[in-house]
Formats: sequence, structure tokens, C-alpha cells
Amino acid sequence: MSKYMTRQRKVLLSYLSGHADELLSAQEIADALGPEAMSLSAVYRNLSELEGEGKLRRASKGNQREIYYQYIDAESCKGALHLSCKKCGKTFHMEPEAACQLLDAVARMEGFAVDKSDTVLYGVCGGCQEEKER
Amino acid sequence: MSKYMTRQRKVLLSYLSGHADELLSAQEIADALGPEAMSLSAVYRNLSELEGEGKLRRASKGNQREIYYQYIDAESCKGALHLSCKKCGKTFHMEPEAACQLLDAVARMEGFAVDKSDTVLYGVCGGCQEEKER
DNA sequence: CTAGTTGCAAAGAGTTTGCATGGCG
DNA sequence: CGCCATGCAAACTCTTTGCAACTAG
Repeated sequence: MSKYMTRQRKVLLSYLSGHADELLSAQEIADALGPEAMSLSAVYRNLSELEGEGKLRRASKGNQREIYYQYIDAESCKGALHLSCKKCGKTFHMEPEAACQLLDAVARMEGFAVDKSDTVLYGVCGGCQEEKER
Repeated sequence: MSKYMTRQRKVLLSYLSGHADELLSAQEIADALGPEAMSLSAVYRNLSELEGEGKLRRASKGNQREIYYQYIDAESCKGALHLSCKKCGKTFHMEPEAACQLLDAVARMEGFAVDKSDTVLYGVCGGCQEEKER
């Protein structure tokens, strides 16, 4: 898709690499990079391309209308199932083998083939559960 | 929250009851009810209220920017895990017991407490898998 | 050089809100 | 009757797009 590696694209990719798995809005990314780095529209256009390449996923956050983008780093995320904590907002990874076992179980029982890259489990992480108990 | 049961509210609730679990946009609902039934803004206002009461969930569909609403009928959905097919768009329910087993497994392995009412598994349903094979 | 990219500003799409009118209880 | 809800249209927010200037290869 992308033929040229422009200055803007480099900065964006660099930023995203350092923030893999985080839910970021286009505006947040543009702000983080600074107005001199690249325009908002360039952010949108690059995000769209990354999405087309499957390196990025669109997601919604809470009950907001804004679109959030999540960079899926090939190495750290391959095959992992994503767990998102509603309290602290952090994303966790479930080991690929364990995730496959679970999803295979769903396939056997329901005849439904779950797609790991599109699915996110929402709940409360271990850390936040402890806080709650106190 | 809602103090009066207006004609519009009745029509809306009646429609939603017959379409529990479906992903519907505000516009689709307004169109289905007809322009005489209620205005688009009334649809939005009522949906917001239902959301506040926990009877409705916001969701995003595919990679669209539109917000979709899903009516969670207390009886048919309690405890069930939702499975959403990316091909046909239909939503399926996974039996409560089976779902609990799976999610308990996640809790044990990862220390992560999954919330069934917020989680949706995306993938391809049995019917669409067969079509694909042909 | 040439085609892909960028910035800016204008256009779109969807959702929310202000205000006067109307209707439930 | 009083107050909540509705309808309409304007206001908003976020995202996309047109176009001329720019730049990577």
C-alpha cells in the first residue's frame, strides 16, 4: 500500500511502536507528536492505511463516539488474545496456547470460529481486583 | 429516569423487544418505526436513557464510525455470552454454563475476571463457515 | 522526473442540544 | 395543571475529501 516512507510516516510508526496495544484516538496521537510533526489529516490517512494492512485495529472505548486505534505489534501480539481492564484501561495478553484451547472449545461447542484478532475480553484485571477488596 | 410513558416510548420499547440483541443504529430504528412514529432526536434521547438504565449497550460494528445499539432483553440474555458473526452480522448466545466454564478458566489462568455483559466474541458462525467451503 | 503524500480548508456523517409546543399523569 | 418529552433545526464533534504544493525514490 504505502510506497514512500515519508518523515511523517516514520514519526508515526515510531510512536505507535512505543505504544502498541494502547487505545489511542487520532487526536491524541497528533497531539503527542506535536503540530510540527504532522497534520491531523495525515494521521488519519496513515492510520487508515495501517488498518488496511492489518497492523492496526479500530476500536471503541467505553461509551464514546470517538474511534480509537490500537497498534498490533507483530511480535508481541501474534496469536495472543486481548484482555482489557475496565478499571485501569490497560490491555493484557493471554498466552497463545491457552487462548487457542479456549477458543477451540467454543468452536466445538457452538460451531463458532472465533477470530482472535478481532476479539477483546472485557473485565477487571488482577491488580484492580485486589484494590477493590481493600 | 423516565417518568412518562409516551406514545413514542411505547413504540420504541415494543420494537426493541422484538429485536433484542440486534445491532441497530439510531437511523435504522427511526426508519423502521416510520417518520410518523417518532423523530430521530427522540430516538436518540430514549436510547440514551435506556443505556443509562443498563437495558441497552452501545457497540461499534465492523470498522464503521456509526454507533450501534443493542437491546439486552433481561430474560433471553441473562448470563449468556454473545457471539457476533462478522459475515452475516447475526448475534448468537453461548449457553450460560458453558460460558461460565470458559471464563472461569480465564480467571484461573490469567487472574482476569471477564465481564460477560461487556464482552463479545467476534468470528464466523457455523452457517457462514459452510458457505465459505463451497 | 513522477507518482505518492502532505496541509489546509471545506465538506460530510452522525449525534447532541436549545427552545417552544404538546401530552402524560 | 405542572413537568417531562417531543420536534425541528441549529450546533457540534469527529472523520473524510479535494486540490495545489511538496518530496521520496
